[in-house]
Amino acid sequence: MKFKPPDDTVPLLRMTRQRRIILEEFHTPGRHPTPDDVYMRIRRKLPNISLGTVYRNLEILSQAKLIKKLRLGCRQRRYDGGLHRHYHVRCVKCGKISDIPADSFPDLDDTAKGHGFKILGHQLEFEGLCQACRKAGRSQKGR
Amino acid sequence: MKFKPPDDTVPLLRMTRQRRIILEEFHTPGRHPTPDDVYMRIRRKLPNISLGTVYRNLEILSQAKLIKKLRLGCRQRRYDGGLHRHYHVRCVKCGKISDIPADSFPDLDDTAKGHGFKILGHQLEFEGLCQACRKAGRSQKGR
DNA sequence: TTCACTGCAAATTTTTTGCATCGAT
DNA sequence: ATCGATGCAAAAAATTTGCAGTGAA
Repeated sequence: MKFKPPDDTVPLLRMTRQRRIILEEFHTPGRHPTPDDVYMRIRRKLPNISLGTVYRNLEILSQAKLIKKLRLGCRQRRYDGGLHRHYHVRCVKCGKISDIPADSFPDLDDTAKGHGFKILGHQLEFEGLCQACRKAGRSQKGR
Repeated sequence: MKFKPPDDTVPLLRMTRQRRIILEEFHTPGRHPTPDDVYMRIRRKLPNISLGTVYRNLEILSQAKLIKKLRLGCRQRRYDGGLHRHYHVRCVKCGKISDIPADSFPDLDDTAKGHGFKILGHQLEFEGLCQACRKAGRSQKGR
């Protein structure tokens, strides 16, 4: 219910062990983990890390443009380590998220000009059915 | 942490007083209220309505395609009564959301084909600075 | 008359935060 | 030595749900 203003006075970042290991999670391409996903995975390496630390670091890393915050059709927030311009498709059945390269798309920011806003960027998410769920649907129909 | 499967066995809808008044909120164009926004506004007309009822109805109305569920960069879920194809810009400073007509954009669903998904639709949100926040920023820089 | 819908309240889920201590620089 | 970062735990925010009673068709 409250609105948290983004503070522009970002202090210097320290590369702690926790922060480094969280960031390493994003070196594997094609993943779009939730904060909880990240928490669960890094607990192997850092058994005592707290979920709050994960949340704080993901926010800081995304402000530092090292990862990208996504807020799409799914329930939880997600983060993306992909550096290249790309979009996402989410399967409406199983929730699977895949990347779609943005090469074949025109410059959407440019197309959006002229409506009173200075355009800074955009997020585009497609909804659809993945191959697996499409197959499952077909076999059900044919029963 | 759980994943709620969408149920396809939707029963008949009854147009209750509550549901009708919630739906009326979406006849005013250009609004993108959160569930709480809707709750606050309709309490004038329905002082005893519960927030749970609002949540349930917004979900049902969006499944019935009478309104559209948005999940964008902002913290809370939002719903949109706009019938025409359009996108959104959100001001990164103040959170204001405006519509952008989709006429000048190409068929994005078509462009997204060929990556293993059957594309059903998409959501596109731009981020930017609204006129008011742009002015405020300029006067600050020049201080 | 039926059964989808409601209000209520509690439960869950997701995210944020205060604080004493720790550790990167 | 400084002060940003951490772990812990509690709080806040957002959403969902069980249930007994209500009302639309």
